[in-house]
Amino acid sequence: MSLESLPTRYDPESFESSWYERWESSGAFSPEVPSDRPPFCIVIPPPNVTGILHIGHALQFTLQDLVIRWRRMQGYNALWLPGTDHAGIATQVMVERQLAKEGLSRHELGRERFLERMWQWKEEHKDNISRQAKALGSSCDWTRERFTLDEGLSRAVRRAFVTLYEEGLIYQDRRLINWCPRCHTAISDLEVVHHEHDGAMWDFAYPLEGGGEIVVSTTRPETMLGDTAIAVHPDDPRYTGLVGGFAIHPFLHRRIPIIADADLVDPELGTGAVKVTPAHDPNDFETGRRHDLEFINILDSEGRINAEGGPFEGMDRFEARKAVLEALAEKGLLRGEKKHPMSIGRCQRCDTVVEPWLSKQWFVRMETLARKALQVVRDGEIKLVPDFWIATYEHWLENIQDWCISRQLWWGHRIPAFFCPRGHVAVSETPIDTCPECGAPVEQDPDVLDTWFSSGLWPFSTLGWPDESEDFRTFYPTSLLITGFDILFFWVARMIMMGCHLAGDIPFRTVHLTGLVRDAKGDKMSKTKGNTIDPLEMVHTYGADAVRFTLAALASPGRDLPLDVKRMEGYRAFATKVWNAARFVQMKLEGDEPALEELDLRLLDPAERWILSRLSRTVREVNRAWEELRFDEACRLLYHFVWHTYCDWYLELAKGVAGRREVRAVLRGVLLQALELLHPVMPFITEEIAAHLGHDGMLITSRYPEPVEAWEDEALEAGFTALQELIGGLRSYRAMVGLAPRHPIGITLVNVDTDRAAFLQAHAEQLAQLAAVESIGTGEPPEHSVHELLGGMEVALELPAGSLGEAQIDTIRRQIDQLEKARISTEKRLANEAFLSRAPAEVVEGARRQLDETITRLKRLRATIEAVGG
RNA sequence: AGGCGCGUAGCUCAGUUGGUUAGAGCGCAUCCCUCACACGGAUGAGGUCCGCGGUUCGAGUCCGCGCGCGCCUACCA
Repeated sequence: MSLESLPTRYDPESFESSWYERWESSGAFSPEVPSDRPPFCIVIPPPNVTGILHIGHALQFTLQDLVIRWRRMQGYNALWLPGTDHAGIATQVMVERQLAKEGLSRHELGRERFLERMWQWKEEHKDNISRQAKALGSSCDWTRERFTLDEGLSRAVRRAFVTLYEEGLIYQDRRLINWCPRCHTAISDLEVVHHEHDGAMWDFAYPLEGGGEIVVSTTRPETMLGDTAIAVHPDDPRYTGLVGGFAIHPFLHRRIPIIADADLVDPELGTGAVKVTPAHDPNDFETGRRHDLEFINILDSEGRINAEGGPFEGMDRFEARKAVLEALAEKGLLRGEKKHPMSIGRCQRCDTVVEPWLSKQWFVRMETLARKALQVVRDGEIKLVPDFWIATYEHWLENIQDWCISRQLWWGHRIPAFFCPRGHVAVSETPIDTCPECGAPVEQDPDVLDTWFSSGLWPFSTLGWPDESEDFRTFYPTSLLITGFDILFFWVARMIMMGCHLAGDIPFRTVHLTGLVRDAKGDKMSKTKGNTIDPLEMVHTYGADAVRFTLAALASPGRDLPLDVKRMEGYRAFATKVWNAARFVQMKLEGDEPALEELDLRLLDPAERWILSRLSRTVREVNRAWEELRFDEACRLLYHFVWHTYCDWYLELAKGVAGRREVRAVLRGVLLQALELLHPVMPFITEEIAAHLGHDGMLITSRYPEPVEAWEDEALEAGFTALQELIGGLRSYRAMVGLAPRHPIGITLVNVDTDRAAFLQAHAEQLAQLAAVESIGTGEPPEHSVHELLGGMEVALELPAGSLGEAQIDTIRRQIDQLEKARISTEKRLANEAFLSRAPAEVVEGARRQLDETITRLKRLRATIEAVGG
């Protein structure tokens, strides 16, 4: 067997894309349907179809790919289903901006032509995301790629809407909604972002009909144009005579009733009298309903004062605020102004201040949906990871409001509701022309649905629902969802509600909520701050494997990820390390190495059996870590095994004996398993190396390693730990006394357990190689030797006399101080009657042993100073 | 205002059911270009585990209070 040798330099760009093509064209990304193998399915959180990949996506893609590759290698019938979202407002805003540059508005263009532009834009950008996903190595099944506006998914949306409508869970109502005057659409409560803001509160007086005045406070003076009542507390003695009377509007001259309302008014606050604007404030809206007040809408869709505002008509709402205050002052009605910190709601998409606005919209009734969604999480049917999110999830669902789902946009799923001139409403999955009730011609509702409505169906609509498709039967409920905690309500909760209600089962069994990727200083990344990190640039500079490993290693549960490119450099160094180790192994191979399973353990030397034992334990722990979604831990384990166990120790131990066939087989076999273990995180480099080592088939379809109990040998590992500690101790000792690393030294093991001593003596060659030990004896130590406790063993070292300088003696003295402290604390513990009687026997025994060791060690250190010091 | 999370080495973070001399990576210092690797090797320095109190033979770990930071939810005119 002659294999092409690995290039000297690790150059990820030279092989990454070709591996991706090989995987994809081999069909490895597609599951078998039907299949006898257990299913494992992840649906991707669909990115904006015209968006570009940011580092947060890179994190989620990495973790999803990692789990999918691992499960696929474990033999699951794995499907990672990719796709994109039409992202209603966000995308429409982009195209509208583009139009604005041409001096056009969507209204000038008309709905049909505007939508053509939208689709054109979508076509131009739709490959961005998939291209970037591929660069990261994402093993999605592209043959199943979906887009929320595809025919199939649109059908699912219509079915969902009609079903919910027929069940009375979707209804139309005229009420206060959040209106964005810039986007010209209603938005849901979740799409309003609240920020603290230095506002002000003004007091002004309403003249009373029979003379006198009543003073009210407000943070929004312009809304007084829509006031239709003044409310006081029924028990407030200051106002008892006034209830039932009227005030006169100073600008509009209408009579305003004074009412008593215990729910709205807190007599302790301000003057205890409140202006009521039912059409522009949620609390006042409720009050208006309770008291059957007039609802006067004073704003148009642009946020300007309409004809109801009399002299203020045509003014923008903020202009009107100033003008109203000035006019009040002019009339001598303004009574005061004070600072008032308040939170103000803005549109998530465009940052415009949102207006509570009266309009007719479609809503989803949340009560029953939420109850079920709560239950499946409480019962553990759906697991949230980390589980502290359960409390947040519950709190939100318990206080949930009905969801406004209609949007006055064009880019999206048109609401399948039809109106006839007589006021009948018909809802239908297929287009209709005439009213089913009266036969009159109908018009379809011009509005579209909230994007999250279709996203809420994603886990089943992508699998073919409402059809009982093979994919749906095979993969629903899906296995795992990995997404950011920031869309727990927007998306996760809604999928759970919709899935349970419409698809007949939970949408996924486990939800892993990732943290936010931040910059090296822990600041949030943002384009305006200019601290964003472009994942593709990272892939280009460090290689996709290093990027993936970094993100996975940083992904501690429930924490944000402070991303420092230093970290990425470190993991590229790790990739280079793997590469170089492989080059070394490859150089030693002769082509006749049997697989690990074919080796007779009894014919192997301890070093080989040791690395196999370490490997098996690592395999066990890595599998457990993946199982628990502890990506950080798995990465740590892999890093440590490959670098600090395999490279630092095993390769060094094997160097002298690598000519032997068994040793070569172990060198190769362990490396191959390490590559398999690493493959889910570092798919490219592992494939490249494995191919050069003559691995049979691609890693992507190989079997993921499983622990081999027969390889595990605790006693042997203890022996190696002793050997390592002896070598480390000797090196450390040399450094301390200033003895050159290669200066030969003789050692004698004093009072060391016979088996252990024999084991160490059997490794004389390795001791010579790694610690320049020229002789290793047992029994009586030679005269003038220095005694040390290395690896828990008493070792006599033959050192040149007088080799300790002041600095070295200082070091020893510091160690003595430290040990003295330990000795005193242990003695104290052992003198404590309560400790002896209550602590478990093995703990007490451990303390005794420790004390003995400490005392011996102290003795040796002092002897050392005597023997070789000064 | 309520809820949640965090506070461990210079930096970023681990730390399993409480077990006693608290770990990793990076950074730093000293030495070494030893025939896989200087994106490397060897060795080392560095911590009152935010503070106070409690439970316990024993607390980074459990409980209470406080301080600081972050996030989420909320219609305080």
